[in-house]
Amino acid sequence: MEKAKTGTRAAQADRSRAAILKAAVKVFSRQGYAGARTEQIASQAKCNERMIYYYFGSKDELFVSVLEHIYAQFNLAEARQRFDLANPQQAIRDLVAFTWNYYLKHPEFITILGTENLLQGIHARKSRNLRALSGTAVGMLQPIVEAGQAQGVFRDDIDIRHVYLMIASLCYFYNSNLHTLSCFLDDALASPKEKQHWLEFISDLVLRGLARVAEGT
Amino acid sequence: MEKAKTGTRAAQADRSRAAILKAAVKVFSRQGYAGARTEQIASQAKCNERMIYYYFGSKDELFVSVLEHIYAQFNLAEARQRFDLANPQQAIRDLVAFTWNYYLKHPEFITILGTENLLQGIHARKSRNLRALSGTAVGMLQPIVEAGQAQGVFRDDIDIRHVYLMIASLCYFYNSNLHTLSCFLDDALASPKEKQHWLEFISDLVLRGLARVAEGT
Amino acid sequence: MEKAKTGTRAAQADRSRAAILKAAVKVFSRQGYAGARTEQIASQAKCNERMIYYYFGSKDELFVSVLEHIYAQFNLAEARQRFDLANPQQAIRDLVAFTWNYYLKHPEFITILGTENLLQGIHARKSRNLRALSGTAVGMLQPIVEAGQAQGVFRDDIDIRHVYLMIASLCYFYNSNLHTLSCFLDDALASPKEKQHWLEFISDLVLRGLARVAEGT
Amino acid sequence: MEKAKTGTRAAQADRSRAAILKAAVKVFSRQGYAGARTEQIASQAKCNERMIYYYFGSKDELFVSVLEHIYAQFNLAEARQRFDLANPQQAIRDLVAFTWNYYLKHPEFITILGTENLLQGIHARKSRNLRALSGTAVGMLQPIVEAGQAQGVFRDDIDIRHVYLMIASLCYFYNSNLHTLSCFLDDALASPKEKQHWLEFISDLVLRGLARVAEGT
DNA sequence: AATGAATGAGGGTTCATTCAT
DNA sequence: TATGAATGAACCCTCATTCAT
Repeated sequence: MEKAKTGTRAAQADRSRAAILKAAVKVFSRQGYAGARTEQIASQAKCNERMIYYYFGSKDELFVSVLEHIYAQFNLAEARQRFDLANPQQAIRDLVAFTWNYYLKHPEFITILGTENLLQGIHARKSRNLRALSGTAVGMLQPIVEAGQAQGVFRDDIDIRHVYLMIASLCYFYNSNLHTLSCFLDDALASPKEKQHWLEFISDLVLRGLARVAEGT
Repeated sequence: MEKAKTGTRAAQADRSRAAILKAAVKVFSRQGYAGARTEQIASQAKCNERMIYYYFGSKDELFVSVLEHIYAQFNLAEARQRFDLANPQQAIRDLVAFTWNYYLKHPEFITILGTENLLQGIHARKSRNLRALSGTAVGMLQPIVEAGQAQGVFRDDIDIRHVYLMIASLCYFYNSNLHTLSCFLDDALASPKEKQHWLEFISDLVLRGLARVAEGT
Repeated sequence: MEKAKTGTRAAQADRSRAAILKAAVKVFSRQGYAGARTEQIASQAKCNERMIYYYFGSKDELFVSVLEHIYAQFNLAEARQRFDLANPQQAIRDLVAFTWNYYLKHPEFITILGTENLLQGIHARKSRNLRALSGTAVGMLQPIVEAGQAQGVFRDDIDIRHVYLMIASLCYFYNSNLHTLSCFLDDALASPKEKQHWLEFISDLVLRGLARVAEGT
Repeated sequence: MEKAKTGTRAAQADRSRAAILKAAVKVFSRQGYAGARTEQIASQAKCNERMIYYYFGSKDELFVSVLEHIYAQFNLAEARQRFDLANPQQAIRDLVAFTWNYYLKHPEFITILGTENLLQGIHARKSRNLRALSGTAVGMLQPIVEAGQAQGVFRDDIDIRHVYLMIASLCYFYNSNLHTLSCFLDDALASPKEKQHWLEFISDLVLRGLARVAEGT
């Protein structure tokens, strides 16, 4: 038995730490890094502001933990997926759908990543775990693409990173930039129906991108 | 004659205003909205902090002006483009290349948009000009797509907004998320060579997406 | 006319700055560096706490200004003294009395110096003016000692710095350590009478130290 | 047997207490009272911060213990000295040398005393032991001075406290104010050679001060 | 048109200390 | 004996903004 029982002081400590982390995800997500207030994080975590420094050291280090956390959560969700390698095209559809839906249900993933990129990745660079945590993304893709190539339905001349980027771009941008897009495309963009259409469009698009022979080019 | 002479007091005022705007673009772009300091903007504009309030009213309103400014700049650049409607496929390639290169050369466009989206579009909504300013994007696309459809090389069952989103996504995400992507894909992503490869890949992809018949789906 | 009139905004600014400095001397003197509170300084100066940073930049830099100030004040007082070189022994008595009385009437001089020395001179080292400001001390002494030597009443084999240190030590320590001394010597040490006795003792002592022939050694 | 064996729990407690005291001397000495951090003291004592409160009650009471400790240490060292009453002048030289060297080797004695005096002796007043602990100082001096007077080499009209103060002043000030003195006298003041010169100068000076007949006054 | 002086609210962070085991 | 968790007060400092000229 490594973990102590629920009533333990140590367990309570874990709960406090987790509460802060959860609150931090929410607040950083909504307010950005500079806009986030440690006081707000503390009050949402129902703990003393001091505890943030007790457990995480500083706002900066807290953000690093937040980054690691959202990647870990994404990995967990991804690891639960099973893709049917016997049908690579369907597997790709499933992967696109998974990615799209994850972004849809986890807007904080988008906003935290956006925040970190605006800060030019300073926190990501500080994290030792992050590279390991985020490494799986391409890993899940690889067997699918290779299966498709083996079956002769996917192109051989393709960079796996391009496949990853293609999917990520098409899923991410729609969500990350919805607010400015709504301003001059269509407010309807935010509606479930429009989102469904977009998912269908990009699923098809990704497969076109992977298809062995591409006409009309 | 609309503009007064260079030596005029009014001209000096224009110059001050422009200097503040330029500095604001730079600072907001690097630090985000909450992270940007009015003092820094003033010092970069080589003017008194008070002038920001004199010309723009508040930090908030200054940001609105910045938003309008970067869209206006983008429109100006776009309006200078000429796309050959006789060859719709080449026109699409040119449009993708233009978009990609604009993002590449104007990172502030990406970061300001990112900032505004993290703020959930509150400034965009305040601007009266913005809708007008940003409306052109799809406008330039429409004739090209229609020309391709008329020539029978582009699909008929396509939503023009999807075409726009597809291009924007593929050009934007690579640049906006370069920092976190570098963390687990490849540092090389930032190299000119990799960027060129990506441009080729997405040009081809967009055409595949528009192609009348898509095999292997 | 270099200085503007009393009513000017600039004059008011000077007054604010001076008020802060004066309050800082008092508070640093009583509480030490770490113990001093910027809020207390501001409230004693009847100004907004922010003004400290406006005029001095930081607590640290404020302390440097305080150091420079107390030295400048001491110099001013010293410069007003006239020592009769025709009677070097009386001149020495006068100098000792002046030093002693200055310390007595300006306890902040003692405490600020004590504070700075506990901090190992970090602020003194930062000041560009300080060396210049404090240089006079030995300067006033030199002509007196030389006059005494010329008259044959003072020793020739003497280091001027030793004379300075001797006087300073004997005047300073009694005041700087009065609190702990009272604890085991005599509470009466703080009485004017005892102080007068000490002044007489050290005046005599300094002259013995300077005397050409010292018997009984 | 008063002390328990080394392995005992009580012995361990003594060691913890001593470690904290030692660390406290160091930290208070370097940072002053307000500047000293209980955390730093604990970490230097390699114990939990809580232990400070367990053994000493509060930061304040810890400082009182520190005061008592350094006086006790000084007394211990002083008690080890043997002064030759047959030669009072040499005895005085020895006493001056002992005092000077003690200050030189125990800078914390100077800084702690300085700190306490800046705090206006609030802790000293709280201590019950302190008066007893510090009373010896004059006690060692008395027999020497009386021996000198009996031999007719020392003045009869002298206040023993003045002798004490004279010696303490001349030994203390040089060390306590070295940092600011270096700023405008000479950096060389800190060199062993200069210190040796000063010791010679003040030894001679003290004897001049005690000498029965003083010419040139 | 432009600016130096001033401000109040609140920023992240640190402090000595206590609780509970 | 010893310690990890928790706290509230306050610390230095910075912010966007306004006043007064």
